[in-house]
Amino acid sequence: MSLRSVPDVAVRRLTQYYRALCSCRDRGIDVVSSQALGEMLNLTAAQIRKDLSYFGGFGKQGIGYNVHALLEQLRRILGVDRTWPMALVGLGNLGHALLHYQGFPEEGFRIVAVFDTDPRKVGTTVQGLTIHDDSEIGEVIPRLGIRIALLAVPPDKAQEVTDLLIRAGVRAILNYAPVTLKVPEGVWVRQMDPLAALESMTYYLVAGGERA
Amino acid sequence: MSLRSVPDVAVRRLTQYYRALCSCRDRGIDVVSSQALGEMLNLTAAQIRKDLSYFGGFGKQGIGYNVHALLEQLRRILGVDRTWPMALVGLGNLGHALLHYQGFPEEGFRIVAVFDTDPRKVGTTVQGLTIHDDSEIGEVIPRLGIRIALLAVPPDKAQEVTDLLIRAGVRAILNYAPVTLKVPEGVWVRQMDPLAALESMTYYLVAGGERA
DNA sequence: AGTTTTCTGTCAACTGCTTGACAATCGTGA
DNA sequence: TCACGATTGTCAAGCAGTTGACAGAAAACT
Repeated sequence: MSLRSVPDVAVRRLTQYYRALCSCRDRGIDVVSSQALGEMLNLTAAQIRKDLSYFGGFGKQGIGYNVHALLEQLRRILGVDRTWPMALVGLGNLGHALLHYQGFPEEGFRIVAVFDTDPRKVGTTVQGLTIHDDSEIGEVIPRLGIRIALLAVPPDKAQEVTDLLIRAGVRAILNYAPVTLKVPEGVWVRQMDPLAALESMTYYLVAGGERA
Repeated sequence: MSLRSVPDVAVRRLTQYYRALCSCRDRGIDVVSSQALGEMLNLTAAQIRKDLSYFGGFGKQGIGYNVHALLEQLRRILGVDRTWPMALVGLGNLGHALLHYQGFPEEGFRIVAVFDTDPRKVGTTVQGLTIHDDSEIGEVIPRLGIRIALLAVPPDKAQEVTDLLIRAGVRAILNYAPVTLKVPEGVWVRQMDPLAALESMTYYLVAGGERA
């Protein structure tokens, strides 16, 4: 079903389609065309039909896509039709914000283990979770069957923690550290770097009038 | 100098080069080859040379790139050789975390105006900044010459606030709301959506062994 | 029942990014 | 001073993703 050869950009767009369809559902829309979806997301209709066709023919000619049915399919394809236990490593400002972020549990992502190295924090409790030392990663992660980690540690610790996580069974890392992680085949990393995002925009602001 | 025709992917990689070079500088490295940079960032050497060549020949044949000189150039190109005043809209959990994020001021991004709609917050002070009501966007933003905004409002308010920001002169938006914003030509948006990032990884976790 | 309209799925053309290859250049050491 | 090893900048080829176009199918309308 989900062969390789689906370009990664298409997979990322799938998440956009998922959001847009949720919005349609909440507004009571039952059927939506690729055209309409495209207008919501600033994409061409052809793009959307192509992306969806990687996974099967979900639409009806002359009609469009059934919002409810397509949502089901996307939930299955993206794997959001289940609960994902996650580990959070690093309990600084950012770590705390992530721990309290409502969006994660709402979509089935649950932080079930928290790690930090600060001896003043280790052993104490946040949100009902005992804070573990990083050295316990190797024991706790496999025990809880965790395959996803949120990485919110200082840049200089990021690679070392990553190695521990991967050895413990983690296969997907949401990396908030401004560092390019080295990971083996089969491990997925997404970078969440607000500064990189800002700097890629200031480039255009400096370029100024020259438009794009 | 910075013509269009530079692909956006290349601009985004420029921010990676900038980080990698900072790291080189901090480790006392004076000269670096495209090969070495590529190994740090998991990119091909040809890719890096091509990207840099969009902006001029910064390297020396047989030698490589002078770390200090290239950093200067990148700072200029990316526009991080100055201070950028920013507006923060939305003071929830996330907004507070952004307000306290050290990384922004360290790289010259300074939050100089804060907006929210909660009447209990408006008029009070955080981090030495008076919280304004969203309705004051049109007055405050032009007065402070702000061209960058951090958007941390609920999804249903995002577009409406965006329209206000743009009318006030904002040209770059770091959007934390899981919503595709409609913006005119010449306005730049970067999406910061941890759920989208997670879901684009769970796709591969579900696909399972099939690798990529 | 037939005609028109709408909209999907897919093919092929197109566009744009990435990569390999190589001449040109620089420093080093004989 | 000359040869050698290293490394850039760039060209052209290759690859991948996007887009336009159209046949086929479904409903709506007449």
